[in-house]
Amino acid sequence: MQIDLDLLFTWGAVAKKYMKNDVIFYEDDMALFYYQIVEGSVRLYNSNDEGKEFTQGVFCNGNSFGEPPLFINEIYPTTAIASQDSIIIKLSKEKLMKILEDYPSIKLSFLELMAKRIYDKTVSTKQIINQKPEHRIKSFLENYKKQNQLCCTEKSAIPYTRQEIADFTGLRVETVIRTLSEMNKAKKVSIDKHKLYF
Amino acid sequence: MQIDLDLLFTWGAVAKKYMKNDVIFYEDDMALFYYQIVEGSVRLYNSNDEGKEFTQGVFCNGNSFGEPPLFINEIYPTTAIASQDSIIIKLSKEKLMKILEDYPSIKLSFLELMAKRIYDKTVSTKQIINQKPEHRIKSFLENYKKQNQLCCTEKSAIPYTRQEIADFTGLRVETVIRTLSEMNKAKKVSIDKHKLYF
DNA sequence: CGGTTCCTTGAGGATGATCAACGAGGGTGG
DNA sequence: CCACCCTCGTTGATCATCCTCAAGGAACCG
Repeated sequence: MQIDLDLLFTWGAVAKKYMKNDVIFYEDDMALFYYQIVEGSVRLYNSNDEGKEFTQGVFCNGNSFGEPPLFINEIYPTTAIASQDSIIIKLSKEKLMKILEDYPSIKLSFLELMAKRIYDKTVSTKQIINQKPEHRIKSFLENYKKQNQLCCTEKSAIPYTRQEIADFTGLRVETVIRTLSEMNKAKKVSIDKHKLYF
Repeated sequence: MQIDLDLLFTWGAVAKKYMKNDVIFYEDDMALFYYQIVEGSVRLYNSNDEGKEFTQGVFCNGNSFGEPPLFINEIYPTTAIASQDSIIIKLSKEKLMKILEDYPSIKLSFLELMAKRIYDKTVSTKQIINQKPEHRIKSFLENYKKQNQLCCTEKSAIPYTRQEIADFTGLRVETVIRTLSEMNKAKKVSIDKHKLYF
């Protein structure tokens, strides 16, 4: 959870509904608003010349997203789309800055949040760079469970398609599928009726 | 430049000398200190099982490094070594936090710094993932010039060995060399007596 | 059912990694 | 000044791996 909703509304924030696949901002847009998810989820991604996508992050209930460029007056390095129907609160950059000035504890939370994001990015870069597909996929799955605070000892269903896993790991669908089959044989994951469990 | 030196010393910071290749902290160490470079430079990197290294960042004069884990009570995701003989200021985490409380403007600078780092990491992940060697190297070179505020229209010497470029880009030395030769032929870089200009 | 999305498999090819060997340059000490 | 060493750069051959392309099957939903 980020900023208190009442506080946000007091400062003039508005909630907006986005349908699945609606774009919230485009890569290279100037960052002008603070966004916080009330309901639903948002995916930040890049796509390269050949249309291949790479998912930089997924955010849901209560999370804010796309804040870093706000603080440094930059354009967005990724595109944000709603990955489900979502309700998202929008507040202008100027007002967010005023809130931060008025509430030092919020400023500190943001600092911690940014620190956490850097930490996570450092770790995930470490995993992705120069590692084998199985390693990348395993990191992705572990990370998913950690983020959702699921018990690590018990298997749970992974709510992502093979293509989505490919976009997260920078691999191709077929590679993900083949790697997952091997991991299944080696009992590192289980697959039941094409559904993936880890 | 980060925190004022006088202020740091007032709060009990100490300056320490590190020789080239001295380790400042190891991956998985608990983060207990704030580090700020007075002179020299520091490289943060990971190495995988086969000893291949990936450089996550290089910091020099006046920069601080390794802060994110401090704010979230985490272990270091990278190892830090002095890439030249360096003088580095060290301050305990607790005292840093006190400084942040006392000086809201410093807290804000940190927030901006963290935001900048995330932004840079997002951009560099975008470049590295699923891109051709030439693309990765070009991004690295452009990034180097930008960071050092060098004129982008004029060629300047790149102070990195082929191996260092490989560690930054996650490629192998030989691949870097072959790609650079091609880029040289295509006049995208110039090479004179093995020295690289961009 | 019919359509859509997702999953799966196989064959073939491109590309970066690996291994091995050698060349170039720069610094040091005799 | 030269011989040596050490680091860095370079090249070629071969290999492993992931990507690409093409095709078809399974699951789900109206």
